[in-house]
Amino acid sequence: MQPGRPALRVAVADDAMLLREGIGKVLADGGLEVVASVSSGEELADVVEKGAVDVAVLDIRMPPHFRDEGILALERLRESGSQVGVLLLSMYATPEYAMRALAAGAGTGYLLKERVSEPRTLVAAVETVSGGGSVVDPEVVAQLIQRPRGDEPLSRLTERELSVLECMAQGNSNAGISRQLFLGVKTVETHVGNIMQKLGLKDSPDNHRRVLAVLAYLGSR
Amino acid sequence: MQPGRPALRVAVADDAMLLREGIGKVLADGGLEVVASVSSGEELADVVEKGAVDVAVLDIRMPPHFRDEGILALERLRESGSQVGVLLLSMYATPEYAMRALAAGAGTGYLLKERVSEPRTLVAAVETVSGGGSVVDPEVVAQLIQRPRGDEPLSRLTERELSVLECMAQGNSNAGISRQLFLGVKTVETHVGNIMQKLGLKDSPDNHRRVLAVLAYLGSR
DNA sequence: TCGGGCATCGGGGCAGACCCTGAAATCCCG
DNA sequence: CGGGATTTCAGGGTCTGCCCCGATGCCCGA
Repeated sequence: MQPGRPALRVAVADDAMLLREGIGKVLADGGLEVVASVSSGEELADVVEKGAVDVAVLDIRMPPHFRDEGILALERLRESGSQVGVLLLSMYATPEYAMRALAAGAGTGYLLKERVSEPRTLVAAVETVSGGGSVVDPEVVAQLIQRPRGDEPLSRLTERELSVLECMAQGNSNAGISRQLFLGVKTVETHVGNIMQKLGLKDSPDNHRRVLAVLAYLGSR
Repeated sequence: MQPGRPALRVAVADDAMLLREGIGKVLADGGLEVVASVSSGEELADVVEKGAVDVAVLDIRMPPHFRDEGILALERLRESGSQVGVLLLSMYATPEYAMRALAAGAGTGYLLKERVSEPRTLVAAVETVSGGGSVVDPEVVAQLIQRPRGDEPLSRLTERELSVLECMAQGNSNAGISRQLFLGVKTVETHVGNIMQKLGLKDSPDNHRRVLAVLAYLGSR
Protein backbone atom coordinates (compact mmCIF):
# COMPACT_ATOMS: atom_id res chain seq x y z
CA MET A 1 0.00 0.00 0.00
CA GLN A 2 1.66 3.19 -1.19
CA PRO A 3 1.21 6.07 1.20
CA GLY A 4 -1.27 8.64 -0.08
CA ARG A 5 -3.25 6.25 -2.29
CA PRO A 6 -6.72 5.29 -1.26
CA ALA A 7 -7.16 1.67 -0.30
CA LEU A 8 -8.43 -0.63 -3.05
CA ARG A 9 -12.04 -1.52 -2.44
CA VAL A 10 -12.61 -5.24 -2.73
CA ALA A 11 -15.77 -7.30 -2.84
CA VAL A 12 -15.46 -10.98 -1.90
CA ALA A 13 -17.81 -13.74 -3.01
CA ASP A 14 -17.46 -17.27 -1.71
CA ASP A 15 -20.23 -19.52 -0.42
CA ALA A 16 -17.90 -21.15 2.13
CA MET A 17 -18.10 -18.95 5.18
CA LEU A 18 -14.73 -19.89 6.63
CA LEU A 19 -12.96 -19.12 3.36
CA ARG A 20 -14.86 -15.90 2.86
CA GLU A 21 -13.81 -14.73 6.31
CA GLY A 22 -10.22 -15.84 5.73
CA ILE A 23 -9.99 -14.03 2.39
CA GLY A 24 -11.53 -10.93 3.92
CA LYS A 25 -9.10 -10.97 6.81
CA VAL A 26 -6.02 -11.45 4.65
CA LEU A 27 -7.08 -8.60 2.37
CA ALA A 28 -7.91 -6.27 5.26
CA ASP A 29 -4.62 -7.11 6.98
CA GLY A 30 -2.90 -6.28 3.70
CA GLY A 31 -4.33 -2.79 3.71
CA LEU A 32 -7.21 -3.31 1.29
CA GLU A 33 -10.76 -2.32 2.11
CA VAL A 34 -13.30 -5.14 2.02
CA VAL A 35 -16.50 -3.34 1.10
CA ALA A 36 -18.62 -6.43 0.60
CA SER A 37 -18.56 -10.08 1.53
CA VAL A 38 -21.26 -12.16 -0.14
CA SER A 39 -21.92 -15.78 -0.99
CA SER A 40 -23.04 -15.81 -4.63
CA GLY A 41 -22.14 -14.39 -7.98
CA GLU A 42 -25.49 -12.67 -8.24
CA GLU A 43 -25.04 -10.84 -4.97
CA LEU A 44 -21.61 -9.77 -6.10
CA ALA A 45 -22.93 -8.43 -9.40
CA ASP A 46 -25.41 -6.30 -7.45
CA VAL A 47 -22.62 -4.88 -5.31
CA VAL A 48 -20.43 -4.10 -8.30
CA GLU A 49 -23.33 -2.46 -10.12
CA LYS A 50 -23.79 -0.08 -7.23
CA GLY A 51 -20.20 1.06 -7.79
CA ALA A 52 -17.56 1.59 -5.11
CA VAL A 53 -15.74 -1.65 -5.96
CA ASP A 54 -12.26 -1.77 -7.53
CA VAL A 55 -11.67 -5.54 -7.44
CA ALA A 56 -13.90 -8.57 -7.06
CA VAL A 57 -12.49 -11.78 -5.56
CA LEU A 58 -14.64 -14.67 -6.65
CA ASP A 59 -14.88 -18.34 -5.88
CA ILE A 60 -15.65 -20.29 -9.05
CA ARG A 61 -18.14 -22.77 -7.68
CA MET A 62 -21.04 -21.10 -5.97
CA PRO A 63 -24.80 -21.36 -5.75
CA PRO A 64 -27.10 -22.12 -7.48
CA HIS A 65 -25.39 -24.80 -9.53
CA PHE A 66 -21.92 -24.99 -7.95
CA ARG A 67 -20.33 -25.18 -11.42
CA ASP A 68 -18.86 -22.02 -12.89
CA GLU A 69 -20.81 -19.24 -11.30
CA GLY A 70 -17.69 -17.20 -10.68
CA ILE A 71 -16.71 -17.34 -14.34
CA LEU A 72 -20.24 -16.46 -15.39
CA ALA A 73 -20.25 -13.49 -13.05
CA LEU A 74 -16.96 -12.32 -14.59
CA GLU A 75 -18.28 -12.74 -18.10
CA ARG A 76 -21.43 -10.81 -17.28
CA LEU A 77 -19.43 -7.99 -15.72
CA ARG A 78 -17.40 -7.69 -18.87
CA GLU A 79 -20.45 -7.80 -21.12
CA SER A 80 -21.98 -4.95 -19.17
CA GLY A 81 -18.80 -2.94 -19.65
CA SER A 82 -17.49 -3.16 -16.11
CA GLN A 83 -13.75 -2.62 -15.72
CA VAL A 84 -13.32 -3.87 -12.18
CA GLY A 85 -10.43 -6.23 -11.65
CA VAL A 86 -11.56 -9.79 -11.05
CA LEU A 87 -9.59 -12.47 -9.21
CA LEU A 88 -10.99 -15.99 -9.44
CA LEU A 89 -10.08 -18.52 -6.79
CA SER A 90 -10.54 -22.21 -7.37
CA MET A 91 -10.03 -25.44 -5.51
CA TYR A 92 -8.89 -27.17 -8.69
CA ALA A 93 -6.59 -26.40 -11.57
CA THR A 94 -9.07 -26.35 -14.45
CA PRO A 95 -7.53 -25.14 -17.68
CA GLU A 96 -10.93 -24.54 -19.30
CA TYR A 97 -11.86 -22.11 -16.57
CA ALA A 98 -8.49 -20.40 -16.69
CA MET A 99 -8.89 -19.97 -20.44
CA ARG A 100 -12.34 -18.47 -20.00
CA ALA A 101 -11.05 -16.14 -17.34
CA LEU A 102 -8.19 -14.92 -19.51
CA ALA A 103 -10.48 -14.61 -22.51
CA ALA A 104 -12.65 -12.22 -20.51
CA GLY A 105 -9.97 -9.60 -20.95
CA ALA A 106 -7.50 -7.52 -18.96
CA GLY A 107 -7.64 -7.17 -15.22
CA THR A 108 -8.33 -10.82 -14.57
CA GLY A 109 -6.66 -13.44 -12.36
CA TYR A 110 -7.01 -17.14 -11.63
CA LEU A 111 -5.39 -18.67 -8.55
CA LEU A 112 -5.70 -21.94 -6.67
CA LYS A 113 -6.85 -21.60 -3.11
CA GLU A 114 -4.55 -24.24 -1.75
CA ARG A 115 -1.52 -22.67 -3.33
CA VAL A 116 -2.13 -19.22 -1.89
CA SER A 117 0.15 -19.96 1.02
CA GLU A 118 1.20 -16.41 1.85
CA PRO A 119 -1.05 -13.44 2.48
CA ARG A 120 1.17 -11.40 0.23
CA THR A 121 0.30 -13.61 -2.76
CA LEU A 122 -3.36 -12.77 -2.50
CA VAL A 123 -2.87 -9.07 -1.87
CA ALA A 124 -0.42 -8.75 -4.75
CA ALA A 125 -2.79 -10.58 -7.09
CA VAL A 126 -5.59 -8.19 -6.19
CA GLU A 127 -3.32 -5.23 -6.80
CA THR A 128 -2.20 -6.63 -10.14
CA VAL A 129 -5.67 -7.19 -11.53
CA SER A 130 -6.83 -3.81 -10.27
CA GLY A 131 -4.14 -2.26 -12.46
CA GLY A 132 -5.33 -4.18 -15.51
CA GLY A 133 -2.72 -6.96 -15.28
CA SER A 134 -3.22 -10.70 -15.34
CA VAL A 135 -2.34 -13.31 -12.77
CA VAL A 136 -2.48 -17.06 -13.31
CA ASP A 137 -1.24 -19.78 -11.01
CA PRO A 138 1.99 -21.24 -12.46
CA GLU A 139 0.70 -24.78 -12.28
CA VAL A 140 -2.34 -23.83 -14.31
CA VAL A 141 -0.08 -22.04 -16.79
CA ALA A 142 1.95 -25.22 -17.19
CA GLN A 143 -1.19 -27.17 -17.93
CA LEU A 144 -2.34 -24.59 -20.45
CA ILE A 145 0.95 -24.78 -22.27
CA GLN A 146 0.90 -28.53 -22.48
CA ARG A 147 -2.60 -28.69 -23.71
CA PRO A 148 -3.22 -28.24 -27.43
CA ARG A 149 -5.43 -25.29 -28.23
CA GLY A 150 -8.75 -25.72 -29.85
CA ASP A 151 -12.23 -26.88 -29.31
CA GLU A 152 -13.51 -29.75 -27.33
CA PRO A 153 -10.75 -32.33 -27.50
CA LEU A 154 -13.15 -35.13 -28.30
CA SER A 155 -14.33 -33.24 -31.38
CA ARG A 156 -10.97 -33.96 -32.96
CA LEU A 157 -11.58 -37.68 -32.98
CA THR A 158 -12.88 -39.53 -35.97
CA GLU A 159 -15.95 -41.67 -35.66
CA ARG A 160 -13.87 -44.80 -35.45
CA GLU A 161 -11.68 -43.33 -32.77
CA LEU A 162 -14.76 -42.36 -30.78
CA SER A 163 -16.07 -45.90 -31.04
CA VAL A 164 -12.78 -47.26 -29.72
CA LEU A 165 -12.71 -44.72 -26.91
CA GLU A 166 -16.23 -45.62 -25.92
CA CYS A 167 -15.21 -49.27 -25.66
CA MET A 168 -12.18 -48.28 -23.61
CA ALA A 169 -14.44 -46.32 -21.29
CA GLN A 170 -16.45 -49.45 -20.70
CA GLY A 171 -13.40 -51.13 -19.33
CA ASN A 172 -12.51 -53.24 -22.35
CA SER A 173 -8.96 -54.32 -23.11
CA ASN A 174 -7.57 -53.85 -26.60
CA ALA A 175 -8.30 -57.51 -27.31
CA GLY A 176 -11.84 -57.07 -26.07
CA ILE A 177 -12.31 -54.01 -28.28
CA SER A 178 -10.97 -55.87 -31.31
CA ARG A 179 -13.59 -58.56 -30.79
CA GLN A 180 -16.39 -56.10 -30.24
CA LEU A 181 -15.62 -54.02 -33.31
CA PHE A 182 -14.40 -56.88 -35.52
CA LEU A 183 -10.92 -55.46 -35.88
CA GLY A 184 -7.39 -56.69 -35.41
CA VAL A 185 -5.64 -55.88 -32.17
CA LYS A 186 -3.06 -53.93 -34.14
CA THR A 187 -5.79 -51.70 -35.50
CA VAL A 188 -7.08 -51.03 -32.01
CA GLU A 189 -3.58 -50.12 -30.89
CA THR A 190 -3.28 -47.66 -33.74
CA HIS A 191 -6.58 -46.01 -32.88
CA VAL A 192 -5.68 -45.85 -29.19
CA GLY A 193 -2.41 -44.17 -30.08
CA ASN A 194 -4.22 -41.63 -32.24
CA ILE A 195 -6.73 -40.98 -29.47
CA MET A 196 -3.96 -40.26 -26.98
CA GLN A 197 -2.30 -37.91 -29.41
CA LYS A 198 -5.43 -36.01 -30.32
CA LEU A 199 -6.41 -35.68 -26.66
CA GLY A 200 -2.99 -34.23 -26.00
CA LEU A 201 -2.11 -36.84 -23.42
CA LYS A 202 1.62 -36.68 -23.10
CA ASP A 203 3.53 -39.70 -21.87
CA SER A 204 4.89 -39.30 -18.38
CA PRO A 205 6.01 -41.75 -15.71
CA ASP A 206 3.48 -40.20 -13.35
CA ASN A 207 0.30 -40.70 -15.26
CA HIS A 208 -1.71 -43.55 -16.68
CA ARG A 209 -2.82 -42.27 -20.01
CA ARG A 210 -5.46 -44.84 -20.77
CA VAL A 211 -7.28 -43.93 -17.58
CA LEU A 212 -6.89 -40.24 -18.43
CA ALA A 213 -8.39 -40.85 -21.86
CA VAL A 214 -11.32 -42.62 -20.24
CA LEU A 215 -11.75 -39.75 -17.79
CA ALA A 216 -11.74 -37.27 -20.68
CA TYR A 217 -14.47 -39.25 -22.37
CA LEU A 218 -16.55 -39.51 -19.23
CA GLY A 219 -16.02 -35.86 -18.43
CA SER A 220 -17.36 -34.77 -21.79
CA ARG A 221 -20.69 -36.54 -21.31
CA MET B 1 -19.43 -15.51 25.94
CA GLN B 2 -20.73 -15.20 29.47
CA PRO B 3 -19.58 -12.02 31.21
CA GLY B 4 -16.98 -12.70 33.83
CA ARG B 5 -15.60 -15.85 32.27
CA PRO B 6 -12.17 -15.80 30.67
CA ALA B 7 -12.14 -16.30 26.90
CA LEU B 8 -11.55 -19.82 25.70
CA ARG B 9 -8.08 -20.18 24.33
CA VAL B 10 -8.04 -21.87 20.96
CA ALA B 11 -5.24 -23.27 18.81
CA VAL B 12 -5.91 -23.65 15.09
CA ALA B 13 -4.12 -26.06 12.74
CA ASP B 14 -4.78 -26.05 9.00
CA ASP B 15 -2.23 -26.11 6.21
CA ALA B 16 -4.43 -23.97 3.95
CA MET B 17 -3.57 -20.39 4.81
CA LEU B 18 -6.87 -18.83 3.71
CA LEU B 19 -8.84 -21.28 5.83
CA ARG B 20 -6.57 -20.88 8.80
CA GLU B 21 -7.05 -17.13 8.68
CA GLY B 22 -10.81 -17.49 8.22
CA ILE B 23 -11.14 -19.86 11.16
CA GLY B 24 -9.02 -17.59 13.31
CA LYS B 25 -11.07 -14.56 12.40
CA VAL B 26 -14.41 -16.21 13.05
CA LEU B 27 -13.26 -17.44 16.45
CA ALA B 28 -11.77 -14.10 17.43
CA ASP B 29 -14.91 -12.28 16.31
CA GLY B 30 -16.89 -14.72 18.44
CA GLY B 31 -15.00 -13.68 21.54
CA LEU B 32 -12.56 -16.57 21.70
CA GLU B 33 -8.83 -16.08 21.98
CA VAL B 34 -6.75 -17.59 19.21
CA VAL B 35 -3.49 -18.35 20.94
CA ALA B 36 -1.87 -20.27 18.09
CA SER B 37 -2.33 -20.69 14.35
CA VAL B 38 -0.19 -23.42 12.81
CA SER B 39 -0.12 -25.62 9.74
CA SER B 40 0.51 -29.15 10.97
CA GLY B 41 -0.61 -31.59 13.62
CA GLU B 42 2.88 -31.75 15.03
CA GLU B 43 3.11 -28.04 15.55
CA LEU B 44 -0.25 -28.11 17.25
CA ALA B 45 0.81 -30.89 19.60
CA ASP B 46 3.77 -28.75 20.64
CA VAL B 47 1.49 -25.81 21.39
CA VAL B 48 -0.92 -27.93 23.41
CA GLU B 49 1.91 -29.50 25.35
CA LYS B 50 3.04 -26.07 26.48
CA GLY B 51 -0.39 -25.61 28.05
CA ALA B 52 -2.57 -22.51 27.75
CA VAL B 53 -4.90 -24.11 25.21
CA ASP B 54 -8.50 -25.00 25.97
CA VAL B 55 -9.61 -26.17 22.52
CA ALA B 56 -7.79 -27.29 19.37
CA VAL B 57 -9.42 -26.80 15.98
CA LEU B 58 -7.85 -29.19 13.51
CA ASP B 59 -8.00 -29.83 9.81
CA ILE B 60 -7.93 -33.56 9.13
CA ARG B 61 -5.62 -33.65 6.13
CA MET B 62 -2.32 -31.94 6.78
CA PRO B 63 1.38 -32.47 6.16
CA PRO B 64 3.33 -34.72 5.99
CA HIS B 65 1.02 -37.31 4.46
CA PHE B 66 -2.22 -35.39 3.90
CA ARG B 67 -4.19 -38.35 5.19
CA ASP B 68 -5.50 -38.28 8.70
CA GLU B 69 -3.01 -36.13 10.55
CA GLY B 70 -5.75 -34.31 12.43
CA ILE B 71 -7.19 -37.55 13.73
CA LEU B 72 -3.75 -38.78 14.68
CA ALA B 73 -3.03 -35.59 16.56
CA LEU B 74 -6.32 -36.00 18.45
CA GLU B 75 -5.52 -39.62 19.28
CA ARG B 76 -2.06 -38.70 20.51
CA LEU B 77 -3.43 -35.95 22.68
CA ARG B 78 -5.81 -38.38 24.30
CA GLU B 79 -3.10 -40.99 24.79
CA SER B 80 -0.94 -38.44 26.56
CA GLY B 81 -3.86 -37.66 28.86
CA SER B 82 -4.71 -34.26 27.45
CA GLN B 83 -8.27 -33.05 28.13
CA VAL B 84 -8.38 -30.20 25.66
CA GLY B 85 -11.46 -30.05 23.54
CA VAL B 86 -10.77 -30.98 19.93
CA LEU B 87 -12.83 -29.90 16.94
CA LEU B 88 -11.98 -31.62 13.65
CA LEU B 89 -12.86 -29.91 10.38
CA SER B 90 -12.99 -31.85 7.16
CA MET B 91 -13.68 -31.21 3.51
CA TYR B 92 -15.42 -34.55 3.18
CA ALA B 93 -18.01 -36.47 5.10
CA THR B 94 -15.96 -39.53 6.00
CA PRO B 95 -17.78 -41.78 8.42
CA GLU B 96 -14.60 -43.66 9.35
CA TYR B 97 -12.97 -40.48 10.49
CA ALA B 98 -16.05 -39.38 12.39
CA MET B 99 -16.10 -42.75 14.13
CA ARG B 100 -12.45 -42.43 15.08
CA ALA B 101 -13.05 -38.92 16.38
CA LEU B 102 -15.96 -40.02 18.54
CA ALA B 103 -14.03 -43.03 19.73
CA ALA B 104 -11.33 -40.73 21.03
CA GLY B 105 -13.67 -39.78 23.84
CA ALA B 106 -15.49 -36.78 25.28
CA GLY B 107 -14.83 -33.22 24.22
CA THR B 108 -14.54 -34.03 20.53
CA GLY B 109 -16.25 -32.64 17.45
CA TYR B 110 -16.34 -33.36 13.71
CA LEU B 111 -17.73 -30.77 11.31
CA LEU B 112 -17.64 -30.26 7.56
CA LYS B 113 -15.96 -27.07 6.50
CA GLU B 114 -18.42 -26.32 3.75
CA ARG B 115 -21.39 -26.71 6.03
CA VAL B 116 -20.14 -24.30 8.65
CA SER B 117 -22.15 -21.49 7.13
CA GLU B 118 -22.55 -19.28 10.17
CA PRO B 119 -19.84 -18.03 12.50
CA ARG B 120 -22.05 -19.01 15.41
CA THR B 121 -21.88 -22.67 14.36
CA LEU B 122 -18.12 -22.79 14.73
CA VAL B 123 -18.01 -20.79 17.95
CA ALA B 124 -20.75 -22.91 19.51
CA ALA B 125 -18.97 -26.12 18.49
CA VAL B 126 -15.77 -24.92 20.13
CA GLU B 127 -17.67 -24.06 23.28
CA THR B 128 -19.41 -27.43 23.29
CA VAL B 129 -16.26 -29.51 23.03
CA SER B 130 -14.50 -27.36 25.58
CA GLY B 131 -17.20 -28.36 28.04
CA GLY B 132 -16.72 -32.05 27.29
CA GLY B 133 -19.61 -32.39 24.85
CA SER B 134 -19.63 -33.85 21.37
CA VAL B 135 -20.54 -32.24 18.08
CA VAL B 136 -20.98 -34.08 14.78
CA ASP B 137 -22.27 -32.64 11.54
CA PRO B 138 -25.85 -33.88 11.03
CA GLU B 139 -25.09 -35.09 7.51
CA VAL B 140 -22.27 -37.24 8.81
CA VAL B 141 -24.55 -38.60 11.52
CA ALA B 142 -27.10 -39.51 8.85
CA GLN B 143 -24.43 -41.37 6.90
CA LEU B 144 -23.32 -43.25 9.99
CA ILE B 145 -26.87 -44.36 10.62
CA GLN B 146 -27.78 -45.22 7.03
CA ARG B 147 -24.62 -46.84 6.01
CA PRO B 148 -24.94 -50.52 5.20
CA ARG B 149 -22.00 -52.40 6.48
CA GLY B 150 -20.23 -54.42 3.84
CA ASP B 151 -22.74 -54.00 1.01
CA GLU B 152 -21.00 -51.32 -1.01
CA PRO B 153 -17.98 -52.94 -2.68
CA LEU B 154 -15.86 -49.90 -1.88
CA SER B 155 -16.68 -50.34 1.79
CA ARG B 156 -14.50 -53.43 1.78
CA LEU B 157 -11.45 -51.33 1.05
CA THR B 158 -9.15 -50.09 3.78
CA GLU B 159 -8.41 -46.42 4.05
CA ARG B 160 -5.09 -46.94 2.37
CA GLU B 161 -6.64 -48.82 -0.49
CA LEU B 162 -9.19 -46.04 -0.94
CA SER B 163 -6.41 -43.49 -1.11
CA VAL B 164 -4.67 -45.51 -3.79
CA LEU B 165 -7.89 -45.98 -5.74
CA GLU B 166 -8.57 -42.28 -5.59
CA CYS B 167 -5.15 -41.62 -7.09
CA MET B 168 -5.79 -44.21 -9.77
CA ALA B 169 -9.05 -42.49 -10.57
CA GLN B 170 -7.17 -39.27 -11.16
CA GLY B 171 -5.20 -40.94 -13.88
CA ASN B 172 -1.98 -41.53 -11.99
CA SER B 173 0.38 -44.37 -12.81
CA ASN B 174 1.67 -46.61 -10.04
CA ALA B 175 4.90 -44.60 -10.04
CA GLY B 176 2.94 -41.40 -9.76
CA ILE B 177 0.89 -42.77 -6.90
CA SER B 178 4.02 -43.92 -5.11
CA ARG B 179 5.33 -40.38 -5.27
CA GLN B 180 2.09 -38.81 -4.16
CA LEU B 181 1.61 -41.09 -1.19
CA PHE B 182 5.29 -41.46 -0.32
CA LEU B 183 5.34 -45.20 -0.89
CA GLY B 184 7.38 -47.66 -2.87
CA VAL B 185 6.06 -48.77 -6.24
CA LYS B 186 5.90 -52.31 -4.89
CA THR B 187 3.58 -51.19 -2.15
CA VAL B 188 1.31 -49.49 -4.66
CA GLU B 189 1.19 -52.69 -6.75
CA THR B 190 0.20 -54.64 -3.68
CA HIS B 191 -2.59 -52.23 -2.84
CA VAL B 192 -3.80 -52.21 -6.46
CA GLY B 193 -3.92 -56.00 -6.43
CA ASN B 194 -5.88 -55.98 -3.19
CA ILE B 195 -8.27 -53.40 -4.63
CA MET B 196 -8.95 -55.57 -7.69
CA GLN B 197 -9.56 -58.57 -5.52
CA LYS B 198 -11.88 -56.82 -3.10
CA LEU B 199 -13.83 -55.24 -5.94
CA GLY B 200 -14.24 -58.70 -7.42
CA LEU B 201 -12.60 -57.78 -10.72
CA LYS B 202 -11.65 -61.02 -12.36
CA ASP B 203 -8.86 -61.15 -14.90
CA SER B 204 -9.99 -61.70 -18.46
CA PRO B 205 -8.44 -61.08 -21.86
CA ASP B 206 -11.40 -58.91 -22.74
CA ASN B 207 -11.34 -56.37 -19.99
CA HIS B 208 -8.98 -53.77 -18.64
CA ARG B 209 -9.26 -54.11 -14.92
CA ARG B 210 -7.61 -50.91 -13.89
CA VAL B 211 -10.13 -48.93 -15.90
CA LEU B 212 -12.93 -51.00 -14.38
CA ALA B 213 -11.65 -50.23 -10.90
CA VAL B 214 -11.64 -46.54 -11.72
CA LEU B 215 -15.16 -46.79 -13.09
CA ALA B 216 -16.31 -48.52 -9.91
CA TYR B 217 -14.83 -45.69 -7.89
CA LEU B 218 -16.40 -42.99 -10.03
CA GLY B 219 -19.73 -44.78 -10.04
CA SER B 220 -19.87 -44.87 -6.27
CA ARG B 221 -19.53 -41.11 -5.95
C1' DT C 1 1.21 -65.25 23.66
C1' DC C 2 -0.58 -65.98 19.12
C1' DG C 3 -2.99 -65.01 15.00
C1' DG C 4 -5.18 -61.94 11.90
C1' DG C 5 -5.41 -57.62 9.63
C1' DC C 6 -2.98 -53.98 7.75
C1' DA C 7 0.89 -51.66 5.76
C1' DT C 8 5.23 -51.82 3.60
C1' DC C 9 8.59 -53.61 0.29
C1' DG C 10 11.87 -56.81 -2.58
C1' DG C 11 13.03 -60.28 -6.50
C1' DG C 12 11.55 -62.26 -10.54
C1' DG C 13 8.63 -63.33 -14.51
C1' DC C 14 4.98 -62.72 -17.96
C1' DA C 15 1.66 -60.34 -20.80
C1' DG C 16 -0.56 -56.44 -22.54
C1' DA C 17 -0.14 -51.69 -23.71
C1' DC C 18 2.20 -48.63 -26.31
C1' DC C 19 4.96 -47.21 -30.08
C1' DC C 20 7.96 -47.16 -34.24
C1' DT C 21 8.14 -48.46 -38.84
C1' DG C 22 6.10 -50.02 -42.73
C1' DA C 23 2.30 -51.17 -45.92
C1' DA C 24 -2.28 -51.15 -48.55
C1' DA C 25 -7.00 -49.68 -49.83
C1' DT C 26 -10.72 -46.32 -50.30
C1' DC C 27 -12.69 -41.85 -50.64
C1' DC C 28 -12.78 -37.00 -51.47
C1' DC C 29 -11.19 -32.66 -53.07
C1' DG C 30 -8.30 -29.31 -55.47
C1' DC D 1 -4.02 -37.15 -61.14
C1' DG D 2 -2.00 -36.44 -56.56
C1' DG D 3 -2.36 -35.69 -51.79
C1' DG D 4 -4.56 -35.97 -47.45
C1' DA D 5 -7.68 -38.22 -44.35
C1' DT D 6 -9.41 -42.41 -42.76
C1' DT D 7 -9.24 -47.23 -41.94
C1' DT D 8 -6.92 -51.47 -41.59
C1' DC D 9 -3.02 -54.43 -40.25
C1' DA D 10 1.87 -56.59 -39.60
C1' DG D 11 6.74 -57.11 -37.40
C1' DG D 12 9.48 -55.96 -33.73
C1' DG D 13 10.88 -53.80 -29.39
C1' DT D 14 10.34 -51.60 -24.74
C1' DC D 15 8.13 -50.68 -20.53
C1' DT D 16 4.71 -50.84 -17.10
C1' DG D 17 1.23 -53.33 -14.76
C1' DC D 18 0.11 -57.34 -12.59
C1' DC D 19 1.11 -61.24 -9.92
C1' DC D 20 3.58 -64.92 -7.44
C1' DC D 21 6.45 -65.60 -3.75
C1' DG D 22 8.71 -64.04 0.11
C1' DA D 23 9.56 -61.00 4.14
C1' DT D 24 9.07 -57.54 8.22
C1' DG D 25 6.70 -54.81 11.66
C1' DC D 26 2.81 -52.91 14.23
C1' DC D 27 -1.57 -53.18 16.49
C1' DC D 28 -5.35 -55.38 18.57
C1' DG D 29 -8.29 -58.91 20.36
C1' DA D 30 -9.02 -63.65 21.89
